[in-house]
Amino acid sequence: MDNRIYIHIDMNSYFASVEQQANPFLRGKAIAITGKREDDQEQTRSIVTTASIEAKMLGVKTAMSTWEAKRLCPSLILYPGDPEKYADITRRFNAIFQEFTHKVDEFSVDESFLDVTEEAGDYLGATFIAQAIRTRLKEECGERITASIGIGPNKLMAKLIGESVKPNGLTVIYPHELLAFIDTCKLEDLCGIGPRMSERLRELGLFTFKQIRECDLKRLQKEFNSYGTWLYESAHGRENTTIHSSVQNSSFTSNHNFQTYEQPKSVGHSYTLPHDTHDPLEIKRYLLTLSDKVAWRLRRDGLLARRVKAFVRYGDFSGVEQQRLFQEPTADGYNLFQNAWMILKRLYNPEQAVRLVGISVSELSCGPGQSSLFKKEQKMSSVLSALDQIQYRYGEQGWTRAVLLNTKLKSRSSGFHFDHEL
DNA sequence: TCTGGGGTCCTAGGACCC
DNA sequence: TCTGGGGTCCTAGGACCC
Repeated sequence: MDNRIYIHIDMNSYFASVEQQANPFLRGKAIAITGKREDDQEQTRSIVTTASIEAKMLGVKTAMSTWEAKRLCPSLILYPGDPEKYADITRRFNAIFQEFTHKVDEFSVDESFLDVTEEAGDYLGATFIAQAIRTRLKEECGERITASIGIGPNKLMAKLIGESVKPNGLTVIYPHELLAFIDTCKLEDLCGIGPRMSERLRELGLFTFKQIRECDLKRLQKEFNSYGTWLYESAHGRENTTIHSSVQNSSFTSNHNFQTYEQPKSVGHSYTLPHDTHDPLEIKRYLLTLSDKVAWRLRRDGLLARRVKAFVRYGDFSGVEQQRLFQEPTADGYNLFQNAWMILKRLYNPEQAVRLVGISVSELSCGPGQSSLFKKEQKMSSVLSALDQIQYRYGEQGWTRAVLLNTKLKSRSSGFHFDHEL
């Protein structure tokens, strides 16, 4: 555990760089990758997921609304993202990392941690590895896809170090330099301190890591519970999670540690409507589409869900949500939909215009199959697996429920009285 | 026609039981 | 008749991440 060496690799303007690599027309231009919205070609109700370096120089930032980004930079090219393409390239660069160490932890689609303690021997060796990774990335993925790399004694610090030199930097901080380095960082630079927390810290008169180090640990614990301990340790540059396997995913979360997990804990989809609506039928139609998407992912990954949560967000951005348990775990989209709608129709206020609809399932278990004891369910299960085959072959547009094709058609042809019964 | 979509985990308060 | 307190489970909401 002691004296380990970690490399954090963060791809620069990842989605934008991928598109610029693929399309020479986009190179050197201010572009912003947005959420993919088939029904909204103008991307009006979207945000910037990634800005190219050129766009960043003009002030375009991640999470800015496309509306605001366009206002700031009228020549900005809005480009709908392609998550599957990015995931594919992510797989490629993680395969490159595996050439250097088997202890690779995919933190997100564009960030990974590598434990190179054994392979590198010391920090100089780790620097050589980082440079070699750079070269391999360029060979495999093209010269426009670049990374910021930080090298330090644990994952949290490696990330902080890497982020200090964006874009496209390579920085090593030796253990004896660590505290001096930390003291050059702002509190909100640390992964785990967001806007709310930095505000609370400021209110307590804590503006720097040095002040947190000098603060009484008991006081921090009293104020923040276990988060206080985490703050104190972080301010000392300490964090002690490890990377075990060759295929690890981690998340840095508010339990103040890197947690590893093999299987998702929840699967959900939500959708911002092209226009706010008061029409329950419209809400139901989106809810059914989302339910089918969630169910498809469950079946694809061999999972069943025992809990479903449905939620809406209103035009004023307030929202409501509620969850319920199933008697039997399920991966059936219509079953998910029925339960989600049962929640929503009781929960949401029809007086308020709805902006977003969402569904999420949790308490996942490995399935499916054993729970389908009844003939009716077995029949439905074979229908679903036939539909899944279509979807595997033709993608998401492979099949659609009749009820979603044509409003006039639906109540008669569907046989389940979509617009009346529920 | 301002503010996406995918996640993780923690916490506080209510219900319920002994 | 009056009404404690501890433990556990559930759940809505919030904070954080990319």
